[in-house]
Amino acid sequence: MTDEIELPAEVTLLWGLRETVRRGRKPSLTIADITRAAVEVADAEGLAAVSMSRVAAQLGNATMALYRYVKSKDELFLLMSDAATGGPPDLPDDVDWRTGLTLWARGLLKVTRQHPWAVQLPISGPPLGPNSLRWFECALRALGETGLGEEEKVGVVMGLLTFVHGELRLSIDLSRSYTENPEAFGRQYGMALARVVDPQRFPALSNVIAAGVFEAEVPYDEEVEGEFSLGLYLDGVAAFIERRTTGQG
Amino acid sequence: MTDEIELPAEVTLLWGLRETVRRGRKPSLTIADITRAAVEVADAEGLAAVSMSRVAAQLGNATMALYRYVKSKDELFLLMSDAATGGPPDLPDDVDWRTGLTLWARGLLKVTRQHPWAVQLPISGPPLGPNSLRWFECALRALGETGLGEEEKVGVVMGLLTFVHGELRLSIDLSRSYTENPEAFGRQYGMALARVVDPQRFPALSNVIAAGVFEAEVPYDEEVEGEFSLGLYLDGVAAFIERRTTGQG
DNA sequence: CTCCGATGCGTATGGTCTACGCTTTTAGGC
DNA sequence: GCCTAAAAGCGTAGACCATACGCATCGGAG
Repeated sequence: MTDEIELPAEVTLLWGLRETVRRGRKPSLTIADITRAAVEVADAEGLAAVSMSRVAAQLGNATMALYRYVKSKDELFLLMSDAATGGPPDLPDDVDWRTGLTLWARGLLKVTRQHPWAVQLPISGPPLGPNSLRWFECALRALGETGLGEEEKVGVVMGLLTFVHGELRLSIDLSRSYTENPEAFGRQYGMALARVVDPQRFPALSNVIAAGVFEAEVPYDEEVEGEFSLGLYLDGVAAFIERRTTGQG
Repeated sequence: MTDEIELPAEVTLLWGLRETVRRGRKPSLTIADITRAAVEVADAEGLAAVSMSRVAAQLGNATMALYRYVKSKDELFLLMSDAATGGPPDLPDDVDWRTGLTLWARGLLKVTRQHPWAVQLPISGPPLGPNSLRWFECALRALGETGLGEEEKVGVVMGLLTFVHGELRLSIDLSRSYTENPEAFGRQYGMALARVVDPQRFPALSNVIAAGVFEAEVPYDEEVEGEFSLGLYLDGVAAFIERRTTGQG
């Protein structure tokens, strides 16, 4: 007996470990096909357009055919979530941790922005897919020579991931509402705020508005977005590594 | 003529500025009623249970009655989103910025964790609701005496908000999957990882697993969750303020 | 008291996920 | 080479959902 405990359903799905059988009709689809089709639909028409029938149509099959490959729509979402980021970049082996993590974060931001729906997926549970884990591996490797303990590395990477997730959530929201209605953004946002924000009750916010922070001529720049706070976080990491390696830990 | 440009629909909704009329039948509901009912349903049965008919039933009304108050379900989501956080805590006036922002972040984490569905709301666009803006005001105020410029303050607060959003997204996912199936978590996650992670392809990750990081006996602690990375970020902010005020900016 | 206009809401339409069972196809065993 | 079990393909149907439309009902303004 192989004495292997049963793997969670998500894992067997994401890693293609569902038992492949011999007898019976040959499958005409693969999980990869279905995932790709779903991603295409989401890219082209948004997450709301991803219905089982729409994805099936994309593949030229009937709706119910998909359920032979995927137990529920949630499983499809899980697959999409791992597919959205693809694999991590190849960092040079001798890259210093800060450059490595900067490239990592920028890279993850960039690829995810190409599939903005990924942020809206209703996923629960820790990352288990092959791509997620490759990203994780990549970041851990960048911290390889810092002298941090394993748990500390995980903490740093989780923090960075946290940051990227939050940044995506906020910036994708903004960019969507910007691309949906460019004129109504920026200036008009500032004006709406100004109309609604009572200087008595919101003195600090009023100062900000008065300083024209929300009326920037440059409306939205993905490249720059988040660089500032990313830098702050990495400064904190640097200080931590310093503290940790000068023995004051 | 009052020369007032028209406010965006979201603003009039969130701030209760929809024109109140005189003639005709009296409304039996208020937007606040509807929002409260929706929040109750979401708290009790999850976001998926929030349907127009379910919310109407909660109020003892028919489904279509809600549409006299709210143009679409998305508008209801918008209201829920602003309601989820409530107002910010009252920070002492003389609190130093770091204590203030720490309390702020912890507070925002705490209240949002009491309405975990808030993270899943499909919202796009910048925050405009009264509660969101009060939180923003609160954080800006904590940075009042740091000597930072208005734009820099906004940057710092946005970064912190980014961090909180990301933290919520990750930790709520974890806690949900934990509470759904406590036994399957922690140890089993580690074991599943170990089974699937090839040491050849995932050396760094394998090290982490081997070090037992994922088998912690303490399975999940909301209070502590995120403190580590929050500290790192605030260290970065501290360094920035230092740099900025010692004139090296 | 009358009447305009807003609210309450029943009905209907077109969409969703997915359980079930039937038909078609295929590979293994004989 | 045939038979059969097992799997894929998928049509149908049930239970929801958001919401457009139209009508009855109610209440303040005149």
